Amino acid sequence: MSRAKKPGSAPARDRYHHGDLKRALVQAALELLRREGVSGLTLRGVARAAGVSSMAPYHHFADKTALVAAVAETGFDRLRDAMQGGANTARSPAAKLQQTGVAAVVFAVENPELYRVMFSPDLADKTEHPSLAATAQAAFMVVADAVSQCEGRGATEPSQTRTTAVASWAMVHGLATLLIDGQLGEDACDPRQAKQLAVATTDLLFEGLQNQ
Amino acid sequence: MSRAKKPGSAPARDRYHHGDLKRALVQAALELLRREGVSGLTLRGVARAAGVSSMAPYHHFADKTALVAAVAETGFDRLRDAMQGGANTARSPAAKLQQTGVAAVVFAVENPELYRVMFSPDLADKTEHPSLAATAQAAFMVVADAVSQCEGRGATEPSQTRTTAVASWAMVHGLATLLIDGQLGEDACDPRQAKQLAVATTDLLFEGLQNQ
DNA sequence: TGTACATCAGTGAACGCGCGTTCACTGATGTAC
DNA sequence: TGTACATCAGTGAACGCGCGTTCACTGATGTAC
Repeated sequence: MSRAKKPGSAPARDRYHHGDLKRALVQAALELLRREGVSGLTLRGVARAAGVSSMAPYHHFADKTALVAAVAETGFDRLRDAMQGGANTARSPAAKLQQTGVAAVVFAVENPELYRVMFSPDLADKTEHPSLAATAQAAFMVVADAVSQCEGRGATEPSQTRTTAVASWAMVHGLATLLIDGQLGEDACDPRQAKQLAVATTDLLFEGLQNQ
Repeated sequence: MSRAKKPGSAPARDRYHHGDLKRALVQAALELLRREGVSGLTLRGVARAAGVSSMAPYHHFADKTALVAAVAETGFDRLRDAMQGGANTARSPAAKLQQTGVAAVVFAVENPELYRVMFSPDLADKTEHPSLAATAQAAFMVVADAVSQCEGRGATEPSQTRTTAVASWAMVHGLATLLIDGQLGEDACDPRQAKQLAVATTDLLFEGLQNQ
């Protein structure tokens, strides 16, 4: 890169060489996605939104799917941050686990279109997108870590920890997708209500875990 | 209708008037969906598969979304049957609830594309498709009924029952979508493995409920 | 039983659209000498 | 410091595709008389 020789040089957008088009494209895609939804997320649309020709993205992404994968990866980064942030507000291990899940649900209802892209079947084959797979795994690990802290000093088997993590993740992800797909009514998508529902439902699982 | 005057008359497909094209279109759509996936489910493709002109479906469905909604509705019908079938294999109320959930997960991994259409965001606005909404609700009620049988004679509040039903449904739906979207690895989609995983994860929730 | 006619359920050509992608190109940049 | 040149990062026109949908139509069917 090393594009700008002087710190005060003209903004990149005025130049023929953009300087950081790859990042700019992902940003434009995120905004477009929020505004137009998944079906509006097209290569041409993203290029248009970034103020660049339809062909410019091909210098940074092999094809449309590669761009979408980059968008999804940003989403998993943000989800991990959100969950980590949720975990940090809690004291006890059990509360940490619950707050991790609640944060994920809130993230989903606040970014429904992004959340859908993150779990899009088009990206299901993770061997095609190793970087995306790693980032998604890192997000899941926030849950897994919270679970293992809960099970703490008890000499539980590793496979049991994994199952508990999957169960926790499944409930949270299931609630998130039911909410954003309108299966629990339109009102439920309000972040406040969604949060309450997330607390109520995860209580059943997480208190159950404590009593185990 | 009353198409065939004689029981032994020629098959409908040879006639100008099909006789039962609406049903035939939904069947063709289900097969096409299974074969080509969600992106292959097009109006023209369905008409082609049913051996009829592109315009014929418009005599039975207002537009493409209406046909997709009919497909989704069939899916919810089958899901309800599958869950009911699962419930019937069990004796205790708790086992009934668990088997209901396990059956849903198995249904999803066996019909991933259909499952995706059923929960497609394009159909999220349920006020547009009241019949679909009712059928989806009927499927959910299998879970809700199983939950209320579990809570049985205990004088639990109705709102608690609703929360438990949502939590159960969320975990099962979450596990199903994680599986079919490849978030738990490709192998996990094998029905046998998926079933085991469904049993293991729901154990955590449903045993928790019993001990409540 | 025949017949006129309204209605139903199909056809087939065509339209406009936006898509992902190809192709050949050109302007800008960095570097070796 | 200048300059030649390879390379990088953009342009813009065009292609072919399949889509959902419109339009005007026609064949088949059911019914009233």
